[in-house]
Amino acid sequence: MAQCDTKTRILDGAEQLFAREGFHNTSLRVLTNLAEANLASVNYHFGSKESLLQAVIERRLLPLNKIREEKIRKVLALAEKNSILPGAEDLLRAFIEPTLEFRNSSPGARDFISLIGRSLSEPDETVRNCFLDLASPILQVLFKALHQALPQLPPEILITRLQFIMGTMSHVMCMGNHSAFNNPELPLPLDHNTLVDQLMKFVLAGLEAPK
Amino acid sequence: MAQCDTKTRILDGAEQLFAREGFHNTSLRVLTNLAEANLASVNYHFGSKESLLQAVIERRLLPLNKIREEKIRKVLALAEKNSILPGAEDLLRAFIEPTLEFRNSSPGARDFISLIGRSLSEPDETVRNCFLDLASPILQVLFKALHQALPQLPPEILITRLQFIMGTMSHVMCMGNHSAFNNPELPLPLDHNTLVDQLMKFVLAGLEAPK
DNA sequence: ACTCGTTTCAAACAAGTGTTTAAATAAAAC
DNA sequence: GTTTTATTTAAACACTTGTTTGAAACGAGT
Repeated sequence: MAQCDTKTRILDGAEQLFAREGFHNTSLRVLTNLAEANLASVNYHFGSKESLLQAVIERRLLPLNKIREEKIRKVLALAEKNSILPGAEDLLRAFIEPTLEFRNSSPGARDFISLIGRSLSEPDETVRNCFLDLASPILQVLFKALHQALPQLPPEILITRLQFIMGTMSHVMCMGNHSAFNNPELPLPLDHNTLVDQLMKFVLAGLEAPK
Repeated sequence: MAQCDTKTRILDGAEQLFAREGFHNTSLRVLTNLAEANLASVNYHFGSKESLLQAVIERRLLPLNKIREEKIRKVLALAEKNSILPGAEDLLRAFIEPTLEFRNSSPGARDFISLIGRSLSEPDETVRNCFLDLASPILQVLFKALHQALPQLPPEILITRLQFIMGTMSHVMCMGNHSAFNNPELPLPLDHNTLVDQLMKFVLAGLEAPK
Protein backbone atom coordinates (compact mmCIF):
# COMPACT_ATOMS: atom_id res chain seq x y z
CA MET A 1 0.00 0.00 0.00
CA ALA A 2 2.73 2.44 0.99
CA GLN A 3 1.63 6.03 1.47
CA CYS A 4 -1.29 6.07 -0.83
CA ASP A 5 -1.83 9.70 0.17
CA THR A 6 0.09 10.70 -2.90
CA LYS A 7 -3.19 10.06 -4.62
CA THR A 8 -5.08 12.34 -2.25
CA ARG A 9 -2.43 15.03 -2.45
CA ILE A 10 -2.82 14.99 -6.20
CA LEU A 11 -6.61 15.03 -5.93
CA ASP A 12 -6.50 17.98 -3.54
CA GLY A 13 -4.10 19.92 -5.70
CA ALA A 14 -6.06 19.19 -8.83
CA GLU A 15 -9.27 20.28 -7.18
CA GLN A 16 -7.74 23.59 -6.25
CA LEU A 17 -6.06 24.28 -9.55
CA PHE A 18 -8.85 23.04 -11.80
CA ALA A 19 -11.23 25.31 -9.90
CA ARG A 20 -9.06 28.41 -9.76
CA GLU A 21 -7.20 28.23 -13.06
CA GLY A 22 -9.40 25.96 -15.11
CA PHE A 23 -8.78 22.44 -16.33
CA HIS A 24 -6.95 23.31 -19.51
CA ASN A 25 -4.89 26.03 -17.86
CA THR A 26 -3.58 23.65 -15.26
CA SER A 27 -0.38 21.91 -16.30
CA LEU A 28 0.58 18.64 -14.73
CA ARG A 29 3.94 20.14 -13.90
CA VAL A 30 2.66 22.86 -11.63
CA LEU A 31 0.06 20.48 -10.28
CA THR A 32 2.54 17.78 -9.28
CA ASN A 33 4.76 20.50 -7.92
CA LEU A 34 1.98 21.80 -5.69
CA ALA A 35 1.08 18.28 -4.63
CA GLU A 36 4.74 17.45 -3.95
CA ALA A 37 4.56 14.50 -6.25
CA ASN A 38 6.49 13.42 -9.28
CA LEU A 39 5.29 14.46 -12.72
CA ALA A 40 4.73 10.88 -13.78
CA SER A 41 2.67 10.02 -10.72
CA VAL A 42 -0.60 11.37 -12.06
CA ASN A 43 -0.36 9.12 -15.09
CA TYR A 44 0.65 6.25 -12.86
CA HIS A 45 -2.21 6.68 -10.39
CA PHE A 46 -4.96 7.99 -12.64
CA GLY A 47 -3.98 7.05 -16.18
CA SER A 48 -4.45 10.45 -17.73
CA LYS A 49 -5.23 14.06 -16.96
CA GLU A 50 -8.86 13.59 -17.93
CA SER A 51 -9.29 10.55 -15.71
CA LEU A 52 -7.87 12.67 -12.93
CA LEU A 53 -10.60 15.24 -13.52
CA GLN A 54 -13.17 12.49 -13.41
CA ALA A 55 -11.73 11.25 -10.11
CA VAL A 56 -11.75 14.78 -8.68
CA ILE A 57 -15.41 15.20 -9.52
CA GLU A 58 -16.49 11.72 -8.45
CA ARG A 59 -14.83 11.90 -5.07
CA ARG A 60 -17.11 14.67 -3.85
CA LEU A 61 -20.09 14.71 -6.19
CA LEU A 62 -21.23 11.15 -5.55
CA PRO A 63 -21.58 11.64 -1.77
CA LEU A 64 -23.16 15.05 -2.26
CA ASN A 65 -25.70 13.68 -4.70
CA LYS A 66 -26.52 10.90 -2.26
CA ILE A 67 -27.33 13.45 0.44
CA ARG A 68 -29.43 15.55 -1.89
CA GLU A 69 -31.38 12.56 -3.13
CA GLU A 70 -32.02 11.30 0.41
CA LYS A 71 -33.38 14.68 1.44
CA ILE A 72 -35.63 14.90 -1.58
CA ARG A 73 -36.93 11.38 -0.95
CA LYS A 74 -37.60 12.28 2.65
CA VAL A 75 -39.75 15.24 1.61
CA LEU A 76 -41.63 13.05 -0.84
CA ALA A 77 -42.17 10.28 1.72
CA LEU A 78 -43.44 12.66 4.38
CA ALA A 79 -45.87 14.23 1.95
CA GLU A 80 -47.17 10.87 0.86
CA LYS A 81 -47.59 9.75 4.46
CA ASN A 82 -49.74 12.82 5.15
CA SER A 83 -51.52 12.46 1.83
CA ILE A 84 -50.57 15.97 0.75
CA LEU A 85 -48.56 17.31 -2.14
CA PRO A 86 -44.86 17.79 -1.46
CA GLY A 87 -43.91 21.45 -1.06
CA ALA A 88 -41.87 23.01 -3.85
CA GLU A 89 -39.94 25.02 -1.29
CA ASP A 90 -39.00 21.94 0.71
CA LEU A 91 -37.84 20.18 -2.43
CA LEU A 92 -35.75 23.10 -3.61
CA ARG A 93 -34.23 23.45 -0.18
CA ALA A 94 -33.40 19.74 -0.12
CA PHE A 95 -31.42 20.30 -3.29
CA ILE A 96 -29.84 23.68 -2.61
CA GLU A 97 -29.05 23.67 1.09
CA PRO A 98 -26.69 20.67 1.13
CA THR A 99 -24.85 22.12 -1.84
CA LEU A 100 -24.12 25.45 -0.22
CA GLU A 101 -23.50 23.86 3.15
CA PHE A 102 -20.91 21.65 1.59
CA ARG A 103 -19.40 24.63 -0.18
CA ASN A 104 -19.01 26.29 3.20
CA SER A 105 -17.45 23.30 4.90
CA SER A 106 -13.82 23.63 3.81
CA PRO A 107 -11.58 25.50 1.36
CA GLY A 108 -11.25 22.40 -0.80
CA ALA A 109 -15.02 22.01 -0.87
CA ARG A 110 -15.39 25.62 -1.93
CA ASP A 111 -12.98 25.03 -4.78
CA PHE A 112 -14.86 21.94 -5.78
CA ILE A 113 -18.22 23.67 -5.80
CA SER A 114 -16.81 26.47 -7.89
CA LEU A 115 -15.41 23.87 -10.28
CA ILE A 116 -18.68 22.08 -10.87
CA GLY A 117 -20.55 25.38 -10.93
CA ARG A 118 -18.58 26.30 -13.98
CA SER A 119 -18.70 22.93 -15.66
CA LEU A 120 -22.27 23.43 -16.86
CA SER A 121 -21.02 26.04 -19.29
CA GLU A 122 -17.71 24.39 -20.03
CA PRO A 123 -17.08 24.53 -23.78
CA ASP A 124 -15.04 21.33 -23.93
CA GLU A 125 -17.58 18.57 -24.35
CA THR A 126 -15.46 15.89 -22.74
CA VAL A 127 -14.96 17.99 -19.66
CA ARG A 128 -18.58 19.04 -19.52
CA ASN A 129 -19.90 15.50 -19.83
CA CYS A 130 -17.55 14.41 -17.08
CA PHE A 131 -19.77 16.47 -14.79
CA LEU A 132 -23.12 16.07 -16.57
CA ASP A 133 -23.02 12.28 -16.52
CA LEU A 134 -22.80 12.35 -12.75
CA ALA A 135 -25.26 15.20 -12.23
CA SER A 136 -27.97 14.14 -14.62
CA PRO A 137 -29.66 11.49 -12.41
CA ILE A 138 -30.21 13.79 -9.44
CA LEU A 139 -31.60 16.45 -11.76
CA GLN A 140 -34.11 13.95 -13.08
CA VAL A 141 -35.14 13.13 -9.53
CA LEU A 142 -35.57 16.80 -8.72
CA PHE A 143 -37.58 17.40 -11.86
CA LYS A 144 -39.99 14.57 -11.18
CA ALA A 145 -40.42 15.60 -7.57
CA LEU A 146 -41.16 19.20 -8.50
CA HIS A 147 -43.61 18.00 -11.10
CA GLN A 148 -45.48 16.26 -8.30
CA ALA A 149 -45.34 19.40 -6.22
CA LEU A 150 -46.59 21.68 -8.98
CA PRO A 151 -48.87 19.50 -11.13
CA GLN A 152 -50.61 22.51 -12.64
CA LEU A 153 -47.30 23.77 -14.14
CA PRO A 154 -46.77 22.45 -17.70
CA PRO A 155 -43.68 20.21 -17.82
CA GLU A 156 -41.96 22.26 -20.50
CA ILE A 157 -42.30 25.38 -18.37
CA LEU A 158 -41.13 23.57 -15.29
CA ILE A 159 -38.06 22.29 -17.04
CA THR A 160 -37.31 25.74 -18.40
CA ARG A 161 -37.54 27.28 -14.97
CA LEU A 162 -35.41 24.50 -13.58
CA GLN A 163 -32.81 25.48 -16.16
CA PHE A 164 -33.00 29.04 -14.92
CA ILE A 165 -32.54 27.80 -11.38
CA MET A 166 -29.50 25.79 -12.39
CA GLY A 167 -28.08 28.93 -13.96
CA THR A 168 -28.60 30.92 -10.81
CA MET A 169 -27.06 28.18 -8.69
CA SER A 170 -24.05 27.71 -10.95
CA HIS A 171 -23.36 31.39 -10.74
CA VAL A 172 -23.55 31.44 -6.96
CA MET A 173 -21.33 28.38 -6.82
CA CYS A 174 -18.73 29.96 -9.08
CA MET A 175 -18.55 33.43 -7.63
CA GLY A 176 -15.97 32.86 -4.96
CA ASN A 177 -13.94 35.99 -5.19
CA HIS A 178 -15.04 38.00 -8.15
CA SER A 179 -18.35 39.67 -8.77
CA ALA A 180 -20.16 40.88 -11.83
CA PHE A 181 -20.07 44.32 -10.28
CA ASN A 182 -16.49 45.27 -10.49
CA ASN A 183 -16.19 48.44 -8.49
CA PRO A 184 -19.40 49.04 -6.62
CA GLU A 185 -19.60 51.17 -3.53
CA LEU A 186 -21.64 48.30 -2.19
CA PRO A 187 -19.87 45.15 -1.21
CA LEU A 188 -21.80 41.95 -0.80
CA PRO A 189 -20.39 40.30 2.28
CA LEU A 190 -23.35 37.92 2.58
CA ASP A 191 -22.71 35.31 5.20
CA HIS A 192 -23.63 31.73 4.49
CA ASN A 193 -27.11 31.74 6.02
CA THR A 194 -28.18 34.97 4.36
CA LEU A 195 -26.96 33.72 1.01
CA VAL A 196 -28.93 30.47 1.28
CA ASP A 197 -31.93 32.45 2.45
CA GLN A 198 -31.78 34.92 -0.40
CA LEU A 199 -31.13 32.27 -3.00
CA MET A 200 -34.07 30.20 -1.79
CA LYS A 201 -36.42 33.16 -1.91
CA PHE A 202 -35.26 34.11 -5.38
CA VAL A 203 -35.56 30.73 -7.03
CA LEU A 204 -38.80 29.86 -5.25
CA ALA A 205 -40.44 33.06 -6.43
CA GLY A 206 -39.19 32.42 -9.94
CA LEU A 207 -40.39 28.85 -9.94
CA GLU A 208 -43.85 29.82 -8.71
CA ALA A 209 -44.17 32.88 -10.91
CA PRO A 210 -47.50 33.32 -12.70
CA LYS A 211 -47.58 31.32 -15.88
CA MET B 1 -6.21 49.72 -47.29
CA ALA B 2 -6.25 46.60 -49.43
CA GLN B 3 -8.76 43.95 -48.46
CA CYS B 4 -8.94 44.70 -44.81
CA ASP B 5 -11.53 41.95 -44.56
CA THR B 6 -8.75 39.66 -43.45
CA LYS B 7 -9.31 41.35 -40.13
CA THR B 8 -13.03 40.59 -40.18
CA ARG B 9 -12.48 37.04 -41.30
CA ILE B 10 -10.21 36.55 -38.33
CA LEU B 11 -12.69 38.22 -36.00
CA ASP B 12 -15.51 36.04 -37.27
CA GLY B 13 -13.50 32.86 -36.96
CA ALA B 14 -12.26 33.80 -33.52
CA GLU B 15 -15.78 34.56 -32.37
CA GLN B 16 -16.93 31.15 -33.46
CA LEU B 17 -14.03 29.18 -32.06
CA PHE B 18 -13.66 31.10 -28.81
CA ALA B 19 -17.36 30.50 -28.18
CA ARG B 20 -17.51 26.86 -29.16
CA GLU B 21 -14.12 25.58 -28.05
CA GLY B 22 -13.07 28.16 -25.52
CA PHE B 23 -10.34 30.76 -25.69
CA HIS B 24 -7.50 28.60 -24.46
CA ASN B 25 -8.55 25.60 -26.51
CA THR B 26 -8.44 27.60 -29.71
CA SER B 27 -5.06 27.52 -31.40
CA LEU B 28 -4.08 30.26 -33.77
CA ARG B 29 -3.26 27.63 -36.35
CA VAL B 30 -6.74 26.20 -36.63
CA LEU B 31 -8.16 29.71 -36.32
CA THR B 32 -6.15 31.16 -39.19
CA ASN B 33 -6.90 28.04 -41.15
CA LEU B 34 -10.64 28.54 -40.67
CA ALA B 35 -10.34 32.23 -41.49
CA GLU B 36 -8.23 31.47 -44.57
CA ALA B 37 -5.49 33.73 -43.31
CA ASN B 38 -1.83 33.29 -42.60
CA LEU B 39 -0.73 32.26 -39.13
CA ALA B 40 1.20 35.46 -38.61
CA SER B 41 -1.68 37.69 -39.61
CA VAL B 42 -3.39 37.67 -36.23
CA ASN B 43 -0.23 39.00 -34.62
CA TYR B 44 0.17 41.49 -37.42
CA HIS B 45 -3.39 42.83 -37.21
CA PHE B 46 -4.13 42.46 -33.52
CA GLY B 47 -0.77 42.19 -31.79
CA SER B 48 -1.51 39.12 -29.74
CA LYS B 49 -4.09 36.43 -29.13
CA GLU B 50 -5.42 38.27 -26.09
CA SER B 51 -5.83 41.52 -27.96
CA LEU B 52 -7.76 39.57 -30.53
CA LEU B 53 -10.14 38.40 -27.83
CA GLN B 54 -10.54 41.98 -26.68
CA ALA B 55 -11.33 43.03 -30.25
CA VAL B 56 -13.84 40.20 -30.64
CA ILE B 57 -15.67 41.31 -27.52
CA GLU B 58 -15.50 45.03 -28.20
CA ARG B 59 -16.83 44.75 -31.72
CA ARG B 60 -20.24 43.56 -30.58
CA LEU B 61 -20.48 44.41 -26.89
CA LEU B 62 -20.02 48.17 -27.26
CA PRO B 63 -22.96 48.58 -29.67
CA LEU B 64 -25.10 46.21 -27.62
CA ASN B 65 -24.37 48.10 -24.42
CA LYS B 66 -25.27 51.33 -26.13
CA ILE B 67 -28.67 49.97 -27.07
CA ARG B 68 -29.31 48.61 -23.60
CA GLU B 69 -28.31 51.87 -21.96
CA GLU B 70 -30.51 53.91 -24.30
CA LYS B 71 -33.52 51.74 -23.54
CA ILE B 72 -32.94 52.01 -19.81
CA ARG B 73 -32.58 55.79 -20.03
CA LYS B 74 -35.78 55.96 -22.02
CA VAL B 75 -37.68 54.14 -19.30
CA LEU B 76 -36.21 56.44 -16.68
CA ALA B 77 -37.01 59.57 -18.68
CA LEU B 78 -40.60 58.55 -19.29
CA ALA B 79 -41.14 57.81 -15.62
CA GLU B 80 -39.67 61.12 -14.58
CA LYS B 81 -41.83 62.94 -17.10
CA ASN B 82 -44.94 61.35 -15.61
CA SER B 83 -43.64 61.82 -12.09
CA ILE B 84 -43.89 58.14 -11.30
CA LEU B 85 -41.37 55.54 -10.32
CA PRO B 86 -39.82 53.60 -13.20
CA GLY B 87 -41.14 50.05 -13.44
CA ALA B 88 -38.76 47.26 -12.52
CA GLU B 89 -40.20 45.11 -15.27
CA ASP B 90 -39.59 47.75 -17.91
CA LEU B 91 -36.02 48.21 -16.74
CA LEU B 92 -35.29 44.50 -16.74
CA ARG B 93 -36.82 44.15 -20.17
CA ALA B 94 -34.72 47.04 -21.46
CA PHE B 95 -31.66 45.09 -20.40
CA ILE B 96 -32.66 41.55 -21.30
CA GLU B 97 -34.65 41.89 -24.49
CA PRO B 98 -31.94 43.48 -26.68
CA THR B 99 -29.50 40.85 -25.48
CA LEU B 100 -31.62 37.89 -26.51
CA GLU B 101 -32.80 39.65 -29.65
CA PHE B 102 -29.22 40.13 -30.67
CA ARG B 103 -28.45 36.53 -29.85
CA ASN B 104 -31.21 35.51 -32.23
CA SER B 105 -30.10 37.77 -35.06
CA SER B 106 -27.34 35.67 -36.65
CA PRO B 107 -25.18 32.59 -36.04
CA GLY B 108 -22.18 34.77 -35.27
CA ALA B 109 -24.22 36.75 -32.77
CA ARG B 110 -25.32 33.55 -31.09
CA ASP B 111 -21.72 32.46 -30.75
CA PHE B 112 -20.81 35.83 -29.36
CA ILE B 113 -23.58 35.81 -26.77
CA SER B 114 -22.58 32.34 -25.69
CA LEU B 115 -19.00 33.56 -25.38
CA ILE B 116 -19.77 36.47 -23.09
CA GLY B 117 -22.33 34.40 -21.21
CA ARG B 118 -19.51 32.15 -20.14
CA SER B 119 -16.97 34.86 -19.47
CA LEU B 120 -18.54 35.79 -16.14
CA SER B 121 -17.35 32.49 -14.73
CA GLU B 122 -14.13 32.33 -16.70
CA PRO B 123 -11.31 31.24 -14.38
CA ASP B 124 -8.58 33.11 -16.22
CA GLU B 125 -8.58 36.58 -14.73
CA THR B 126 -7.21 38.30 -17.81
CA VAL B 127 -9.90 36.79 -19.98
CA ARG B 128 -12.64 37.51 -17.47
CA ASN B 129 -11.64 41.13 -17.02
CA CYS B 130 -11.57 41.55 -20.77
CA PHE B 131 -15.33 41.16 -20.55
CA LEU B 132 -15.98 42.67 -17.13
CA ASP B 133 -14.28 45.95 -17.94
CA LEU B 134 -16.70 46.49 -20.78
CA ALA B 135 -19.78 45.17 -19.00
CA SER B 136 -19.33 46.86 -15.65
CA PRO B 137 -20.64 50.35 -16.61
CA ILE B 138 -23.97 49.13 -17.96
CA LEU B 139 -24.44 46.98 -14.87
CA GLN B 140 -23.95 50.04 -12.70
CA VAL B 141 -26.56 51.87 -14.72
CA LEU B 142 -28.99 49.00 -14.34
CA PHE B 143 -28.36 48.77 -10.63
CA LYS B 144 -29.00 52.46 -10.03
CA ALA B 145 -32.13 52.42 -12.16
CA LEU B 146 -33.54 49.41 -10.32
CA HIS B 147 -32.74 51.09 -7.04
CA GLN B 148 -34.96 53.95 -8.14
CA ALA B 149 -37.66 51.52 -9.15
CA LEU B 150 -37.58 49.58 -5.89
CA PRO B 151 -36.53 52.11 -3.23
CA GLN B 152 -37.90 49.95 -0.42
CA LEU B 153 -35.48 47.10 -1.31
CA PRO B 154 -32.21 47.36 0.65
CA PRO B 155 -29.29 47.92 -1.74
CA GLU B 156 -27.38 44.87 -0.58
CA ILE B 157 -30.40 42.68 -1.29
CA LEU B 158 -30.94 44.32 -4.64
CA ILE B 159 -27.36 43.74 -5.68
CA THR B 160 -27.54 40.13 -4.54
CA ARG B 161 -30.66 39.52 -6.57
CA LEU B 162 -29.06 41.26 -9.52
CA GLN B 163 -26.22 38.80 -9.21
CA PHE B 164 -28.74 35.97 -9.33
CA ILE B 165 -30.28 37.51 -12.42
CA MET B 166 -26.88 37.74 -14.09
CA GLY B 167 -26.38 34.07 -13.33
CA THR B 168 -29.68 33.13 -14.90
CA MET B 169 -28.94 35.25 -17.95
CA SER B 170 -25.44 33.89 -18.42
CA HIS B 171 -26.80 30.40 -18.34
CA VAL B 172 -29.44 31.15 -20.93
CA MET B 173 -26.86 32.88 -23.08
CA CYS B 174 -24.49 29.92 -22.92
CA MET B 175 -26.89 27.08 -23.43
CA GLY B 176 -26.88 26.90 -27.18
CA ASN B 177 -26.84 23.21 -27.80
CA HIS B 178 -26.45 21.38 -24.56
CA SER B 179 -28.78 21.29 -21.58
CA ALA B 180 -28.36 20.46 -17.93
CA PHE B 181 -30.86 17.68 -18.47
CA ASN B 182 -29.01 15.22 -20.55
CA ASN B 183 -31.59 12.68 -21.57
CA PRO B 184 -35.01 13.97 -20.70
CA GLU B 185 -38.13 12.75 -22.41
CA LEU B 186 -38.97 16.42 -22.54
CA PRO B 187 -37.15 18.57 -25.02
CA LEU B 188 -37.17 22.32 -24.61
CA PRO B 189 -37.68 23.70 -28.08
CA LEU B 190 -38.59 27.14 -26.74
CA ASP B 191 -38.77 29.64 -29.55
CA HIS B 192 -37.27 33.05 -29.08
CA ASN B 193 -40.37 34.87 -27.87
CA THR B 194 -41.34 32.21 -25.35
CA LEU B 195 -37.82 32.14 -23.98
CA VAL B 196 -37.74 35.91 -23.48
CA ASP B 197 -41.19 35.73 -21.95
CA GLN B 198 -40.32 32.95 -19.52
CA LEU B 199 -37.01 34.51 -18.58
CA MET B 200 -38.67 37.86 -17.88
CA LYS B 201 -41.29 36.29 -15.65
CA PHE B 202 -38.72 34.29 -13.76
CA VAL B 203 -36.30 37.09 -12.99
CA LEU B 204 -39.02 39.62 -12.27
CA ALA B 205 -40.65 37.32 -9.74
CA GLY B 206 -37.26 36.67 -8.16
CA LEU B 207 -36.42 40.34 -8.01
CA GLU B 208 -39.72 41.26 -6.41
CA ALA B 209 -39.81 38.30 -4.06
CA PRO B 210 -40.80 39.10 -0.44
CA LYS B 211 -37.84 40.30 1.55
C1' DA C 1 18.76 -12.47 2.83
C1' DC C 2 16.09 -12.59 -0.91
C1' DT C 3 12.19 -11.93 -3.81
C1' DC C 4 8.14 -9.74 -5.59
C1' DG C 5 4.83 -6.27 -6.39
C1' DT C 6 4.25 -1.40 -5.75
C1' DT C 7 5.59 3.18 -5.99
C1' DT C 8 8.85 7.01 -7.13
C1' DC C 9 11.98 9.35 -10.00
C1' DA C 10 14.79 11.81 -13.73
C1' DA C 11 14.99 11.88 -18.39
C1' DA C 12 13.41 11.80 -22.81
C1' DC C 13 9.55 11.91 -26.37
C1' DA C 14 6.64 13.69 -29.87
C1' DA C 15 3.50 17.11 -30.66
C1' DG C 16 1.59 21.61 -30.13
C1' DT C 17 1.78 26.55 -28.42
C1' DG C 18 2.10 31.91 -29.38
C1' DT C 19 5.29 34.85 -31.39
C1' DT C 20 9.06 36.74 -34.41
C1' DT C 21 11.67 37.39 -38.57
C1' DA C 22 12.91 38.56 -43.04
C1' DA C 23 11.85 38.09 -47.64
C1' DA C 24 8.16 38.50 -51.14
C1' DT C 25 4.10 40.68 -52.84
C1' DA C 26 0.51 44.16 -53.37
C1' DA C 27 -1.30 48.94 -53.05
C1' DA C 28 -0.87 53.74 -52.79
C1' DA C 29 1.51 58.12 -53.10
C1' DC C 30 4.23 61.16 -55.41
C1' DG D 1 7.56 54.88 -63.21
C1' DT D 2 9.60 54.97 -59.02
C1' DT D 3 9.40 55.12 -54.23
C1' DT D 4 7.20 54.39 -50.01
C1' DT D 5 3.90 52.00 -47.31
C1' DA D 6 0.88 48.03 -46.10
C1' DT D 7 0.02 43.31 -46.25
C1' DT D 8 1.00 38.38 -46.89
C1' DT D 9 3.86 34.51 -46.56
C1' DA D 10 6.85 30.42 -45.14
C1' DA D 11 10.13 29.34 -41.94
C1' DA D 12 12.10 29.29 -37.69
C1' DC D 13 12.17 30.26 -32.59
C1' DA D 14 11.81 29.25 -27.91
C1' DC D 15 8.89 27.06 -24.92
C1' DT D 16 5.19 24.24 -22.87
C1' DT D 17 2.17 20.39 -23.12
C1' DG D 18 0.64 15.28 -21.69
C1' DT D 19 2.63 10.94 -21.84
C1' DT D 20 6.09 7.11 -21.78
C1' DT D 21 10.21 4.73 -20.34
C1' DG D 22 13.41 2.14 -17.67
C1' DA D 23 15.96 2.17 -13.80
C1' DA D 24 16.03 3.02 -8.84
C1' DA D 25 13.96 2.77 -4.13
C1' DC D 26 10.78 0.97 -1.08
C1' DG D 27 7.99 -2.43 1.81
C1' DA D 28 6.25 -6.47 3.08
C1' DG D 29 6.19 -11.98 2.79
C1' DT D 30 8.61 -16.02 3.23
